[in-house]
Amino acid sequence: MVETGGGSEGLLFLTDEQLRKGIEAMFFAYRGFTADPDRILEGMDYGRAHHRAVHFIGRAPGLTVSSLMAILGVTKQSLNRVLRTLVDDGLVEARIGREDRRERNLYLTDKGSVLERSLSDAQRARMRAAYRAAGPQAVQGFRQVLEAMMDPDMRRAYQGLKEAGL
Amino acid sequence: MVETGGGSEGLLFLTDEQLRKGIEAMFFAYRGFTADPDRILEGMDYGRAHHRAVHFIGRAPGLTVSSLMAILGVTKQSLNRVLRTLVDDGLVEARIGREDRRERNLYLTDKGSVLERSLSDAQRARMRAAYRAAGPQAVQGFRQVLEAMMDPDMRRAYQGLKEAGL
DNA sequence: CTTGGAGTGTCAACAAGGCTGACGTAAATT
DNA sequence: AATTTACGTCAGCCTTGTTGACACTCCAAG
Repeated sequence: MVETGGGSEGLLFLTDEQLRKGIEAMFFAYRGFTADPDRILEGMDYGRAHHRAVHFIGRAPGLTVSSLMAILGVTKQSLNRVLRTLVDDGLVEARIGREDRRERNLYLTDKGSVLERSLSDAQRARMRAAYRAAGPQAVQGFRQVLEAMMDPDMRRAYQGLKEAGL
Repeated sequence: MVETGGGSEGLLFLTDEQLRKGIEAMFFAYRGFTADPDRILEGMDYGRAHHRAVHFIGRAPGLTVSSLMAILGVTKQSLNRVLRTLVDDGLVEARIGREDRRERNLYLTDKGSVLERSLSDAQRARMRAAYRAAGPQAVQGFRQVLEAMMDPDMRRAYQGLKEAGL
């Protein structure tokens, strides 16, 4: 039984140094994570904000503006600016809600799906390479830690997307 | 022997759906990751950019402006705006290099260390909670996947920080 | 039926933090 | 002596976030 200093139960992985490495890993990895879509978007009139909107609309077709606001964690005005350009450019369609006609249900048009695809393909390719390099065991751990790191609200959104479809 | 569709060797974890979950996990987790320092910084005149600078200066005291530029992946002008306020406010000291007097070596002052500490403590607390919840095995996987996700340049910077102290 | 409130769109103004381009200066290198 | 490197800085621009205010539609409750 190997015990280590620090007054705890051998939790080597909880040293400040380990935690700091984790923090830096998040920082550098997130840069890689967004790099490919950013490259695709530069030159087009769009940015990362458009990517996020397109991603979640593609993911949960028919979701409402306020749901999307909550998921993205931005204000109505900020989201609306992005959404307007996407609608004007014919990438996103905002249909009046059938049950509650105040709501707008958001859908990708064919053109929007094409963009979503290309962004998604690039991002998945990197993710796939990372997963493949690290192996299934590591991937499971990766997901566990990330999930534990989320704010409760975001965790619900995350899990909600995986189950329901909203 | 269970084989799955897609022509590969049972790599369930590489389905598009799995990859997509990974993408969303990164997105939501990164929000949590930055949430606590952001809260501390709001109200002060500082933002996330200042946090990053202070973090890496605290991490590798004496590093040069151009090293920091490379690590953060921003331009000289952008970094300088942040750095100037930190120096003016007495959080960071920029000493003329001893060997090459063109260089500026960056250090945290006592005041700067205090801020660094409080930001770091908040962020580590969340990381620690996530690590603890997920367990050592998961943490190892987490780090493996993140490292594999980085751009090669960033991976070098990441590993360089862990060894040398750059 | 009227009224309150929710969901949405929009205008204006502003701030943080990226970017490019250009120029200056000091110090090292050739 | 000339060039290159490291850094600072001015000016201007873009994206994407923020508040505040106001209008409109429409559901729901009194």
